[in-house]
Amino acid sequence: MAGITLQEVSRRAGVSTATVSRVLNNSPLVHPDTRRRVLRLIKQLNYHPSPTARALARARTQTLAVLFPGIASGFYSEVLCGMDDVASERGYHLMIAFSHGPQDQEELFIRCLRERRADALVVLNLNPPDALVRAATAHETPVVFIDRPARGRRISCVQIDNETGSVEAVRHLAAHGYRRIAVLSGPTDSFDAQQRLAAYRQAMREHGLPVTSELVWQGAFTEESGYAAVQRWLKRNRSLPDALFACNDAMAFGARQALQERGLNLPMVGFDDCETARHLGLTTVHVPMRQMGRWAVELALAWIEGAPNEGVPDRVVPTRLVVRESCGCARKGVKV
Amino acid sequence: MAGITLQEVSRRAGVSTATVSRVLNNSPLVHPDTRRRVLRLIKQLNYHPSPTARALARARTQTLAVLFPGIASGFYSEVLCGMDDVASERGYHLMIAFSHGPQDQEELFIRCLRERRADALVVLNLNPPDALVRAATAHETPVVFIDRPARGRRISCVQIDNETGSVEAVRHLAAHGYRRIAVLSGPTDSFDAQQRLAAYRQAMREHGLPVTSELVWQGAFTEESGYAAVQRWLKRNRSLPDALFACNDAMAFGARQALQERGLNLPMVGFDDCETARHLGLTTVHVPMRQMGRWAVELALAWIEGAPNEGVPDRVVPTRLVVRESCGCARKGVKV
DNA sequence: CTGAAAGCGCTAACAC
DNA sequence: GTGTTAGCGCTTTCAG
Repeated sequence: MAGITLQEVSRRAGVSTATVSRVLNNSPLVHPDTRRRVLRLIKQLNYHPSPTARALARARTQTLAVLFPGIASGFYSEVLCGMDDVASERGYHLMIAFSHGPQDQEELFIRCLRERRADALVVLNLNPPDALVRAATAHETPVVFIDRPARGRRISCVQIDNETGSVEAVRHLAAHGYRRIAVLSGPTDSFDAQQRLAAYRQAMREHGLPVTSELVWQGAFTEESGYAAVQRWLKRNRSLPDALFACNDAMAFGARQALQERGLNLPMVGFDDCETARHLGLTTVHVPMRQMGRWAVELALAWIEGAPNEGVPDRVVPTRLVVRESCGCARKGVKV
Repeated sequence: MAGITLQEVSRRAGVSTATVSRVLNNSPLVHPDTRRRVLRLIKQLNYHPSPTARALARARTQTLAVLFPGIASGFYSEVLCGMDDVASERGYHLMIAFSHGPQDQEELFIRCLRERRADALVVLNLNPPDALVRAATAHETPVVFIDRPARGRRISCVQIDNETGSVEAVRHLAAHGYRRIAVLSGPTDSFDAQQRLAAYRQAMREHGLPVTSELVWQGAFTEESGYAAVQRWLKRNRSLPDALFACNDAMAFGARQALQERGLNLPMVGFDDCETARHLGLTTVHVPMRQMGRWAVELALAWIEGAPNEGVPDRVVPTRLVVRESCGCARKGVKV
């Protein structure tokens, strides 16, 4: 079972290695009879070309590298599944790497580009400084960013339609008659967080609702930060706002927990629609994560296989509100 | 920035490629002065060896392949993180593949073994027929199974201590005074499911509690199956059992949902301790998933780098009960 | 300690 | 259509 090679096949078939290679690569420059003969032998010997040798000879690994922030989350596994959907279908393999801390992230990024172990790089939710993004342009390897705008030679991105989702969320709460709608925002260096906050502001304005600074709670996309934000508020104010728009589900869970511990309740809507959201009945903005993964890989492949100078357009995945109980609706599925 | 090679370095350094290679590989057979000179040049030229070329020459890819069932789940991302912990530390890369359907799984498995794209294979939660496992032995590539017993030449596994966790779960419920404790079992072809069920039976016996056949509900480790099991029961019986041991969290969620929809409630404990369990306050058996990932990779590396004929012992990750509200305890954290 | 040379297994000009 | 011949970039005997 150990290592039958192309050369071996060619010898036994009485043809040159070039011919076998041609057969392998479906070159039209092979006589049907020859092809048949070679193919038979290949099957008979159970020969399979060595990916490693191919990679060296073709300077193509048929591999995509995916960079993750170092945290486990169901979110990422969804995205990953989406990536695999199209990668496997197109004959590509997925290599993954987690960044261990923010400085490691930079090194990892550079290393992936230089090693050429992968034909393209998909960067998820990391936020490399702009300088780094520019540095990428110097390399051959195309890069696709998820959750971060970026554009350039061999660079594109897939982003979330943060605006539509946020606007829908606020509209929904407003339709309930809530007027003092607080927002639990994300870290200021996150593009998603920025966009969601901006959309919240605009939506509030459009509904003629006031946005005082005390209604804007700073969070960090973590459960703890949501918990802490509510605690801070409760320490300073007696009355809760009418409702809460949490810029992601994790923070909504934290906020919910903090409220619950004091027997309080607050209509709220989240963002992401992670698995737990469904279980907890959290009304939230659905983000099609699988789709993000799929598109990211499609963009990457477009760069790899596309005509050298053809640009690859960015993509924006749609969002939509999923109404559950947490927003003050009486029952699951009630649409306002 | 494009492609400076070892040869280039050797030319500029005025030494042979062999010497540069020796320096790269920390061979002691290099004169300190030579080494210094070469190293300086390497740094200066920003040279980095090509992993692809190395792989071909050394017949080692420094890559581990991980096979997943085709479903996204927070569970897997935890395991993956654990794998990455040790893989990255030891200079290995992770390549992942999802099986799309059970037949694809077999093909994928074989392909991974034959392609030698990875130095070892970690198989998670798939259940390849025994014949396939034996087939693996024919290949050079070591295989580590997670959640499935297996042993042989270049084969080992990491499993869950299903017994301890299950016994603790039942004991806990029994300590509450519950006597009719039902079990929501997993699919019969799952080793974990078998062991958890067996442990339940034994624990019940030891507590002098009856296990009538009606107390054993068949499930499939899915939320839906948990939901369905409760529905079946409610259709046939008027009174609920005293408590429920669900052989995994997902089924517990399904069961909970079905009960909740009729305004019912049932003390229950699950198994896995997934993220949602914490949010829902589900008492459950904790499985250290990250640890499983770490150990799996350690075993794989042991096979790869270990002495050729040294066996690699299997591993069993410990489990422990995490008490939350769902088991009828008054408050979070109350230990019985 | 160092170098020459033969691969690793496949691809791709280039000639016939 | 097919074979010849260089590589791809690195490792590794084998001499010296």
